[in-house]
Amino acid sequence: MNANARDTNQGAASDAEQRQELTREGSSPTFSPLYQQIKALITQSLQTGEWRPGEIIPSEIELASRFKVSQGTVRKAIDDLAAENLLVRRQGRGTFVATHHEDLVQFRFLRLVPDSGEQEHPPSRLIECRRLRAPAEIARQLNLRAGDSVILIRRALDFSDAPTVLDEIWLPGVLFRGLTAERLNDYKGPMYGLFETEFGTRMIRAVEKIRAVAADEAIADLLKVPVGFPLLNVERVSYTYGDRPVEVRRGWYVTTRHYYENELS
Amino acid sequence: MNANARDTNQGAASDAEQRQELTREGSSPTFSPLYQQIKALITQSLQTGEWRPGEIIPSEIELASRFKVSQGTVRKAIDDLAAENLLVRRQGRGTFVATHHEDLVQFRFLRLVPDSGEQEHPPSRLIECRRLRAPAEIARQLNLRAGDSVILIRRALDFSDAPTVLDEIWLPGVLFRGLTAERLNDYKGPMYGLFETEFGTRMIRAVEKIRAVAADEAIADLLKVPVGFPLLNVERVSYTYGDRPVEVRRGWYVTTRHYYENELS
DNA sequence: GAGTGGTCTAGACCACAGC
DNA sequence: CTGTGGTCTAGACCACTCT
Repeated sequence: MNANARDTNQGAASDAEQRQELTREGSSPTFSPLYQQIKALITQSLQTGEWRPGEIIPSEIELASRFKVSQGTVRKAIDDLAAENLLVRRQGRGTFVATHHEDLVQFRFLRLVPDSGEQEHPPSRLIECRRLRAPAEIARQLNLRAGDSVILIRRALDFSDAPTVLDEIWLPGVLFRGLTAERLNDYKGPMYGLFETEFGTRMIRAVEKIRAVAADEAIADLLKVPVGFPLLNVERVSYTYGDRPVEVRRGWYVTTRHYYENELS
Repeated sequence: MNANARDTNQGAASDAEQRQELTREGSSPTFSPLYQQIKALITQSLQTGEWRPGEIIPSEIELASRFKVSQGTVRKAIDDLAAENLLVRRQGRGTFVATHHEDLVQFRFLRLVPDSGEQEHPPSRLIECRRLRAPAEIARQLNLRAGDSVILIRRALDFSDAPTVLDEIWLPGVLFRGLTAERLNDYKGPMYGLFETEFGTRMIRAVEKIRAVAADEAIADLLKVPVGFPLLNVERVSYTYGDRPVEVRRGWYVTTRHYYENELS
């Protein structure tokens, strides 16, 4: 439904368009529930930036009248989007666009936990940040052409002053034009917060492939462990709206005083 | 609410009891929504075995009249339980109790994936199965007293004929009375299926702590890798109804041709 | 008190599976 | 055709937050 290129139009005018696209029940072949269509419309407004991370979105009643459906249908759409962590409901206050400027969200994407004690925000130490042509493997994972411009960031995370994580972060050059070492160093807060606020790219979900590997010389040196030391190797691909891959991240974790936590449910 | 010891009573008689326990809205302090109370009642029926894994549960309309609430309220309760993977909805057929005798469920608990190709069901090779007194650490994790009877199972999983996983599985002796090497060997199907069918203990969720470690001599021998080889070490605690821990599992994975897959969302 | 999300109800109709 | 879950509506009332 409604795969038009709507770009940046928003407000009452575009709502009228949207309304006309809605197909009610009863059109049996290729049937799509109303609330799914509402979900798509809301997602579009998130994607185009009509409502930005951290901001409040219109109330259920307002959205219901805008889309010409009942409040219950809007409610179901929002429930789904909240379950997908795109929106956050706050009783008595309203519904907000999820943002990476929040502890809970950050720890969804940083699963390394100290053996004893609570989660912490390890300081990030930048090693390098430069543009280059995408190697074939990275290009494939980011859905780019080999040779397209990409940005490579290398950094270390120091938990309790001990280097614990080494990250190699690959980003599409086009989306992150203007990202420099200074911008990274000056920014206070989580990197995904920077990406969402300064570059309009929000990471929604990610898939990680985890292995145990032996430290090679370069990595051992940076992590201050012996060559051959067992490390957790985490390869992450992150996706934004529409399941478009926008980050490849390769991490090496020292797991002597930390562990990677995962819940199966 | 309703923390009575109901044990095995079921049917119309117990429903009457249940009904009387329900508190409607408006009792402001310690307010609990009706659908939460319905959730708890349904969970009880799962726990006591009124409806067993794989079986169909009564229709929404039937449950609504049994609990004297509207169908919508039952629906919300079931929606929640389905989201928690305790129930499975099948349109046009009914709602069923989730079971481990299903591929999809099994792969929720086995996250090791071959580099190329689809998920497979690796054959399990039993190494030993014996009863002993719980070491302090295991007792703590299983909420037992040190010295209580526990069962220790050790086994290997052979992916494509190469030993890939070594597991050390600790279970409370009381719950798994009668579990022997023969029972394990004779049983066709997933181990959690055996546990749920033969011992009435259903694993609902689990938490894993993952590290990279070097293979010691004993493990290296069994996995046919050199001593010191980097392995994924996975420590799992599994929980049944009421978040009671009922299994500790320590695994060592060879990740040269497989990886542990995890989705962050 | 006003506004928001959260709960609960009753009823209508649709899509799907199985007889 | 019947019964199941799935969608949608309209309306009432409650709990929470902020002014």
